[in-house]
Amino acid sequence: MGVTKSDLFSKTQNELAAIAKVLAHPARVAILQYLLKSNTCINGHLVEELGLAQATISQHLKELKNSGIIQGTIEGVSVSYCINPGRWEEIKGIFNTLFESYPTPDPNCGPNC
Amino acid sequence: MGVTKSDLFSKTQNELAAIAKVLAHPARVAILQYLLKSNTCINGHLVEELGLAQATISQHLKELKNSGIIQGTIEGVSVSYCINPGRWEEIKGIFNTLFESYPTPDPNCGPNC
DNA sequence: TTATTATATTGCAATATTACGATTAATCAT
DNA sequence: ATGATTAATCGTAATATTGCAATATAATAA
Repeated sequence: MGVTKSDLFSKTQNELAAIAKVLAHPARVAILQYLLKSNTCINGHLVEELGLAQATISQHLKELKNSGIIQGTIEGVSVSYCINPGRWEEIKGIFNTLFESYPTPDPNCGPNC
Repeated sequence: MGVTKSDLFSKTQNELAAIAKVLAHPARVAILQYLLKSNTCINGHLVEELGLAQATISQHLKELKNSGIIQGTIEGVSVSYCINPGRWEEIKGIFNTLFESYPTPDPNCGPNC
């Protein structure tokens, strides 16, 4: 079918999957990494930087914005995007919760550990 | 088009996006959470637990296995799946690297911080 | 061997995603 | 107002994903 049966899953599971989906495209990862380095960016810079069409970048920015990871403010004729610190921490926490719920293997531990 | 231009992006970016894509479905998140709780599971249990068809669960397990996050061993007539500890740490590290590269806001800091 | 049980694979329909050209909207400079 | 610049939206084509019934495969039991 191509439609996810989200009613079968918990809110947390759907939320985590939704955030992961936003990160599930290299262009959006690239945009975030660019933002992490440069603090801000505008659509036009990303078009040059990434080599995708203007409309495509705009679409990816929209998805990042919808998820709350980034925010944009009108800066004259262009729009300046930056990371949303609060949401960033939130998402970091969501992933941490998942990854921390599995015990890190202790290399000093014997076979009975 | 519907095809991702992966040649435009770095190996790291494509890798992170690929892992995120595996986590980008609530059924796969649910399977991982089930494994985190129970240590092992078999297809049949998940079919009951999640309410998806056997073929569908099998497909999700295949994707998780392909990404290396889980591994399956034949246990008589069924297959016992568990988390791959090494790969888990690896993936945890990849996400941590991303999330740690943005400074956590310090609440003790004034407006000029 | 023949059932039985459990999982994987195949084939297909429905839906989602990706990418981009064309158009629209909004701001600024003249 | 007019033109230039930038970004968002629309429409569309190509491809990917999701879900399941049906079938195939593999291991064990009788």
